[in-house]
Amino acid sequence: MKISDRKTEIIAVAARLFKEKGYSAVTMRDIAQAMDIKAASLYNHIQSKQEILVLIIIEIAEEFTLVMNEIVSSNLSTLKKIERVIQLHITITLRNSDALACLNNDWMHLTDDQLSYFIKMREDYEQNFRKIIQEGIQNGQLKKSNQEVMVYAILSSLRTMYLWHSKSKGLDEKTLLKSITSLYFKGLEN
Amino acid sequence: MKISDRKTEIIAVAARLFKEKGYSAVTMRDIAQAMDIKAASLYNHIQSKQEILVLIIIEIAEEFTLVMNEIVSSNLSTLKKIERVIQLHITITLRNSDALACLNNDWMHLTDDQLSYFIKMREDYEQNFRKIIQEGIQNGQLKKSNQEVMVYAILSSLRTMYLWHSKSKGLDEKTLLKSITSLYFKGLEN
DNA sequence: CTATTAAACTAACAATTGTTAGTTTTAATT
DNA sequence: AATTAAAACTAACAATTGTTAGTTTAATAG
Repeated sequence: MKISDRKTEIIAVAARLFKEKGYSAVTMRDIAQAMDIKAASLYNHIQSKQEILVLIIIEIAEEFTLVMNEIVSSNLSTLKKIERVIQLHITITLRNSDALACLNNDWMHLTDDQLSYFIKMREDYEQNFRKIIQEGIQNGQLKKSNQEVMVYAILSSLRTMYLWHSKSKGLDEKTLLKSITSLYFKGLEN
Repeated sequence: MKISDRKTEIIAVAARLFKEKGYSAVTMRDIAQAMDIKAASLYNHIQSKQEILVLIIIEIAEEFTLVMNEIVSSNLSTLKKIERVIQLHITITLRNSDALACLNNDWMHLTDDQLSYFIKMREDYEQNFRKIIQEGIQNGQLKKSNQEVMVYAILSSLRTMYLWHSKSKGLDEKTLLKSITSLYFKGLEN
């Protein structure tokens, strides 16, 4: 079932507004005004405010899940796997930072099935990343430092890239990947 | 002017709720219920919902500003300065993670003077951290990698520590500091 | 005991919320 | 030109929002 152009437009506009003020602070009238129509007209295209949130978040969450599964079950080296995870975050951040911001800040406003579905995906994602780090420590490719700190310090940094990637100019996809991998792998110190 | 115990309590309860659902999604009735009183009773202690937000955010923002200024104008080595910044984030995260979450997610719901005051502090804070990194690159203590990536990758990771520090057990203040500094300074790679 | 103050209460307000019903306009197809 | 379908509109709804006014209870001080 193809999603109509107008619906896609609504989702994009909503994501942008949600990024700025958060899901709860954005009203249907806000979204409508940003599209130069009345709030009631939105309901010709979408079922509810909730549906917009779901469509924004779940699609991206599923993409993360899919690619992460591929990376984990590949036979790349640990460092290459981590580089692929970084690449994944960069790609999605550059393509759809609004939706990513929404996923990060508003996932708790999902309800029922969708909420537990999302939480499950997020837990699996973290568990997969933990597995990569763990393997790396065991096979000697990574330092024997605190595993959880490695996992979360890096993940939280990747997850909030949407907050700053556009602030510094001249940061194309390749430069970003090189700089970040260098930082995580070799650190700041000279 | 001393803040009454009851007012402090309201602020603490509100911060916890704001952390869970965000400022906009939490109602005065939610806060009241969490304190086993009625919403109207809150107004014996606070002036408005906005005031609660301001009190939560500004105090912490000022503390960050204050300590960061001390660090920048000290004559410590670059690495020691960075370690102090990490220490600062750890201290505040452990002491008041609710307020920190609120600062991170709900600062945009500040208004007028307070909003610009906050933004100014945040910009100064980033500029100060940037200065530390810059110095370090110039005096050879840090690698000559992309400065902005260093600044924001580390800052964003420190800022979201409240999301995970409690998840992994046995992470006391000292272990946390050692693990994080090791990760940022020397990286993952063995 | 009395007076005073702090802090709770009930009841209600005006504004805003997501959403629906019914209608008109616009665009596309026959 | 007539018909149909898509997408906008107006008007309104019930619920919820932050907040106020006025009142009662609980605690404290003289």
